[in-house]
Amino acid sequence: MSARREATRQRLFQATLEEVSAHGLDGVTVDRIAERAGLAKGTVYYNFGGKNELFSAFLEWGVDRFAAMLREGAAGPPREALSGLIRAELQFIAEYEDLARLLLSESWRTNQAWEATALRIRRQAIDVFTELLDAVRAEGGMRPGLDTGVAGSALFGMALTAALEWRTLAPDRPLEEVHAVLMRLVDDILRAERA
Amino acid sequence: MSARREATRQRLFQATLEEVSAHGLDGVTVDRIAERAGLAKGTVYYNFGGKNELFSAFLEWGVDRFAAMLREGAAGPPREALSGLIRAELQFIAEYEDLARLLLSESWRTNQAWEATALRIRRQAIDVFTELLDAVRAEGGMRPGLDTGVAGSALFGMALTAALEWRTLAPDRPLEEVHAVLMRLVDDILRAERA
Amino acid sequence: MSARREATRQRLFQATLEEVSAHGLDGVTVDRIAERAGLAKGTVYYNFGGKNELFSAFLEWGVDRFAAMLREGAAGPPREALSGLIRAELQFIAEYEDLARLLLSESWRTNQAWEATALRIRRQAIDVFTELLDAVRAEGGMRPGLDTGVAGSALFGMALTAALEWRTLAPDRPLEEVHAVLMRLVDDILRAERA
Amino acid sequence: MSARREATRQRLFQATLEEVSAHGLDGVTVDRIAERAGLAKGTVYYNFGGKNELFSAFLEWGVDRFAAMLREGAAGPPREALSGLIRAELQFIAEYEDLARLLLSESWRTNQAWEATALRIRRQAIDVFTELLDAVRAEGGMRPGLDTGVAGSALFGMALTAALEWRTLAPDRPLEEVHAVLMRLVDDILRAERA
DNA sequence: AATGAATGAGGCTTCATTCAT
DNA sequence: GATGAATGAAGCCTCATTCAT
Repeated sequence: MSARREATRQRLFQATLEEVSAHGLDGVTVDRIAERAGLAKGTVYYNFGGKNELFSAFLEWGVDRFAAMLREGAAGPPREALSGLIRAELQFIAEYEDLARLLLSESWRTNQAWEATALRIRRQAIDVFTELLDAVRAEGGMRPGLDTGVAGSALFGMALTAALEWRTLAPDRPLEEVHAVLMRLVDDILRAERA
Repeated sequence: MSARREATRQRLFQATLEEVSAHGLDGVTVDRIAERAGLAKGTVYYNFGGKNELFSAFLEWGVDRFAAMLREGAAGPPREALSGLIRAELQFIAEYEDLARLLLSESWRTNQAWEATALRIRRQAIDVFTELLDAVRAEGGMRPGLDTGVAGSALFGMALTAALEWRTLAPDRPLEEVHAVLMRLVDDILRAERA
Repeated sequence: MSARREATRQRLFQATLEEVSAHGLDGVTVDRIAERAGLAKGTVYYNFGGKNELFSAFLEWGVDRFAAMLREGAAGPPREALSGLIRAELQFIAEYEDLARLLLSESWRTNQAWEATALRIRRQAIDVFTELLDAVRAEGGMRPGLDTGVAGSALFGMALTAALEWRTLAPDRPLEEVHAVLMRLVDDILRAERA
Repeated sequence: MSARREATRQRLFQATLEEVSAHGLDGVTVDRIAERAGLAKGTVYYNFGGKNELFSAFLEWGVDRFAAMLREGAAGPPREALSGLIRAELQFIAEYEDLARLLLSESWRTNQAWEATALRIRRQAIDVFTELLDAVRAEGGMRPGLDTGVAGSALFGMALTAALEWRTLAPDRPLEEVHAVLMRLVDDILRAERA
């Protein structure tokens, strides 16, 4: 992969992101992406082979950003890590709202073309929650028998849905307020489990 | 509205559901819907005026099914109502998986055309959770200061995400197992709040 | 099939013929055909489903013209029928030179898409020769052992190749002169076989 | 012309032949030819200047093979030469069926681009027949007045069409059987002319 | 109330060609 | 001599919509 080619791919990813944000998923056309990237339409086909392949690669690119942000947030001992993780999830959704909506919307659709990518989105995100819950259990802070797989997806979805509601209904509200509500619920759970 | 016309509309809704399930959202064309319904394409336009209008009406039709199922499940005193509500959410997703994916996927997209419907989906579902939490608070089972709006969407998303993961990764697992995990978390919260 | 639809198909066939004649096979585009027919591009797709299907149907339409002309010419007792048949072949090639070149060129290409049609072209034409040779044999005018299948295709190809050379190199030469040369060869064969 | 360059050209001819055989004329793209030849696409342009030029040179290359095979077969006194010539024609078509179909199909199309080449194909082949018929006449074995130009193209087309039918319908049949049928017709003509 | 033939804007894709390296 | 990334004109095809019947 030549450096020139790699630069071209990055420009196309960025242009795709901007198009999705500006015109929504339905407004994404190869024509517009190429134009925004300042490239010829054929270049998309030369580099990715087709619209689906471009989109699939773009989603992976987006997932990697998402996953990197989550991993960065989830540092420290379990309880702090959970707090940081949820804050990172809220931050990502606030900063990259369009990308987030796209990733999450696609991750639940039934779509053969991007199935692998969709699965990857969920795994990247949910597994971090599950692993933290396992760490809590390993520390002895949890009654036996909890299915941390289900609980991990539950906590992920909890923050996700609250975040999207926040962006839709009260985007001016400070992130920390939403974070506080979610952490109160999480702390409730941790406390009850420890008891 | 004549009975004949109403019957035609029902056939189109059913055909739309089947098309969405069979070919995904991208595979939904007026042609295919009409063919599956055994009607001419013009009939769709005669009855709905356009594809967006058909789709919007169809989504409402789906939301009403969803909302009816949730309301039916959320009966009894708050804790039992929460349990029933979550079970109903799991049941709906299990029984009408394709419709559920569609509703939820659309409800988070940014799409001018069906915005009102999307909002309605969330309100129908999330408000039931919020109202139940308010009822718990009114009974004195909750420490002060919880934003039940955020918490309601959190609980809704918790069950939702766990349900979709369940259908995707382990569809043969009994519903009650997933329900038990979720209720353990909910009970943890209720207990910690009461304490 | 409504009368309107049938009329549309005829217009498209005629336009295709004119396009092939005017711009060659490579100049045939759906756009141009539709424009020449005075129809919208989509109409081609509504009526035929695609370019290949249109072309395949068009070739059949052309073959039917060719076959009708050959059958009409091949009347009377065997020797006169052979003469009439060869004259008809020359006439068709002279009158519909572009269509003839197309039919014959395509009939020998290896092309999956129109294979059935290509076979049909050859059968329609060659079988008439073979049947006439069989009739000669039945009349006792032939020594035993001739494979009339091979001989039929040989006579067909004899007239065909001579005709195309005629059109290419000496289009002003009267048809009857070419016909006379070919009939001299055919008569040579018939005489030698009778002897 | 350096040896390296000549080797490159040969590889491109061979790759073109393989592509035509494998994917048909419509499947021939510069991309695929270059890939099959193990060369970069730009190399085609460096060596030939364009696709048409490559193709034209390729056809000449093919014609030369065809002509060499025919000339080699047409040896000896006229009647034996005719027999050898027809056998050589059958052999070429049997051995290089795809190339033969391509050459013949193209030779009858109306195509400005390769017109010179197409003409050359026919001349190379048909003239050998015409010259042999002239030789027969010179030996006194022919009644006066036969147009050996038309008759030559007739004999060429006779063998050609029979050969392609043979390859299509009964490829397992021995070449000599087809050759025998054709020679019976040719001998019929020679005998009748001598008589 | 329903039909279905026709439409045409809009999208995706192919591929011969160019050119800087 | 050869390369391969980039180009963009040109084609094919889809599909929501219209309208005469």
